[in-house]
Amino acid sequence: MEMETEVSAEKKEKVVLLVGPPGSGKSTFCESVMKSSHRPWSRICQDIINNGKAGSKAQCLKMAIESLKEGKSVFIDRCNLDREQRSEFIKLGGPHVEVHALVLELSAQVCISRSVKRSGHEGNLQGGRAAAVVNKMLRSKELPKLNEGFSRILFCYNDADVETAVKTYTMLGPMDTLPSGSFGLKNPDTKSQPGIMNFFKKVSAVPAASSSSNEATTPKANDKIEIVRVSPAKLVVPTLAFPSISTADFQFDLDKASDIIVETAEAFLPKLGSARLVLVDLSHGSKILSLVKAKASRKNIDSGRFFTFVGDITKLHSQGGLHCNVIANAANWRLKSGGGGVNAAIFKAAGSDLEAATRARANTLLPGKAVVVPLPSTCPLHNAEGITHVIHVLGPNMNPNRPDCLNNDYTKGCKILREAYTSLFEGFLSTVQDQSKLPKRNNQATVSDSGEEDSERNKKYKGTIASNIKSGSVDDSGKKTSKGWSSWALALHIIAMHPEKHLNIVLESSDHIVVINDQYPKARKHVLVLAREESVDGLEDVGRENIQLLEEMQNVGLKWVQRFQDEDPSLIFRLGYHSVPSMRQLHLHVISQDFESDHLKNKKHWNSFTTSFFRDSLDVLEEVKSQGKANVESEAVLRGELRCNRCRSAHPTIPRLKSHIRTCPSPFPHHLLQTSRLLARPDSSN
DNA sequence: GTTCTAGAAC
DNA sequence: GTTCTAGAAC
Repeated sequence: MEMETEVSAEKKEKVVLLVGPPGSGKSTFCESVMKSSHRPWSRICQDIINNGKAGSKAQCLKMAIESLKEGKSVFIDRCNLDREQRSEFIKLGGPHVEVHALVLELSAQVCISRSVKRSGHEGNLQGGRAAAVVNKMLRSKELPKLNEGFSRILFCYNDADVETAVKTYTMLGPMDTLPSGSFGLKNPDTKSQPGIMNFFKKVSAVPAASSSSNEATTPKANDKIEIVRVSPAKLVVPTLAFPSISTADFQFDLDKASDIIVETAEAFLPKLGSARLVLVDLSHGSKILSLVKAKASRKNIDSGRFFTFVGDITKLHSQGGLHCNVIANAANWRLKSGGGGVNAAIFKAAGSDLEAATRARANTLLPGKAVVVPLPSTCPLHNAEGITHVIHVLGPNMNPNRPDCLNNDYTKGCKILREAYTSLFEGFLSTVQDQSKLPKRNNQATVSDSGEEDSERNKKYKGTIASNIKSGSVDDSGKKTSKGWSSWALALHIIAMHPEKHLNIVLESSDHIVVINDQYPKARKHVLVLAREESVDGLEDVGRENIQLLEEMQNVGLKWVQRFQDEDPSLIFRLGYHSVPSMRQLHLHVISQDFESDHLKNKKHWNSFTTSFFRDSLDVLEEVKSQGKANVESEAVLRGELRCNRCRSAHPTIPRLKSHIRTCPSPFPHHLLQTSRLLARPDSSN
């Protein structure tokens, strides 16, 4: 049992964030190092990333990810002066990537004069403006701290310091590492730099920084509540972390189990693209980890794609720095929490979201089987650790005190354990495919390329063209062309037609409806009830013949509201349809009224849920019953101003609106309250 | 429907 | 310099 790190101890890429205002020498530093370093470096400079022009943070991130994939270390050459700006780059860190900060604390005077010279040269900014920029940036400066996630921070205050730092990084060969920790920090309480005020009096009339520079530097203000937001799953290599199945409480033989783990993993890796499998155990001395590690290396399995890791499976990102998007649970047959070990830990960390989501998929599990449970984006495990799915697995039991004991029958036991890992990896594979497929898979509705399924659809599809023309062809938005629907607009249709092919995202289904989580929820809870009727694509296609369907959709929607409110009675919901849906297949939105979501990004999003464009399910039903069709609002209202859904006040931008609605104390408008279109629990504060 | 990005606004 | 939106591409 060796004590080396469990992640194969090979070379680690570095991400070095340069931290300093314009003119502090960031680019010069990078260039000096890259001139003679033996390590492959990529300098990612926001000022020129866009074909020589300035670009965005997102572009820098993207390029950093690409460079890391190519095995290069990267310099992030942008100001990175506050914690927020740095945070997303820190998330690039992981088992194979270390993140450092190099802080260039040169005097403001030096920075400004260099900056003035440079911008003068380019003829853009005159001196006063460059100075103002530097000043503004220094005002909100927050020095980096180790607890942001850096493994190493180095401070430089003058040219000599910089020179030493250049040497340090130049000498850093591809296989070398630098000691972790914070180095060279001179003056932990960083009041504004001496000299900056005086200098400013000379340079420009920009008002000097108020002396309340403390907000950036008192650690407590910044450290106490930080929600770790994990970068979108797409940026992360799909990774499954799984515990050893059956070897703890179920007392399965370790040697046999490790053989099975290594063999099934080896068989699956080729199917998984670049995705990774990680066997996790809580303790350092774990026998199963060392067995698996030894056997995997004997078989020459790629240790970048299959490796072992010591840590708490519910805290792999926050504590272990390992990005995983899927974790496996060593479940019990009832799929209930409790029992200690991994099962208890995962249920505890995921909260009631996991129980509800599990319940929606299955009530029990047989030995050898696995069930994939998508985690809602509001689940703590999803938010804090980036876990999008939990896969419950049940293995064979050799413990006489537990149900279904196999009495040492290892012929059966091995077969079941093999089956368990196979089901687990297959479940993981389905999440990987689903991620890459949903947005882009083009399930052609254009030409008959094969099979009767298509020709069948073509008939219907001609029908829709006819009705489009009849209704005046209101379709410049790009979702419907004269040829048909764009591929992206078909996703719901495909799921509604074949829910059995999308088991990992379907929450519930019947002959007439399918329920899924909105892939980009616009509120804390946001599910869609899809109609399975082939030719009903939106409200405009609804008629008296669909009344039963609309009623079932309404009832199913209500049931999910109940379920969500059982978990959190403060949630308030509305049920309704978009007047003109963007995606094919009639779908009812069940959406909580907090609109607390990073996916709510623009005016159209907001207005589509909070104006008359959103047609309450009950109103639609009444209209169809009384007049045979539903009224729809014009898309023009989507371009209207941004108004609070409670007090109706107007706001200039989405971010300002969002910060208003977080705290707006007004009750909801009368028409919603009176007609009970708004679904709130009696005790919730409305 | 989302993503990406140029350019306006600050 | 950053933030934010609108519009094109998918």
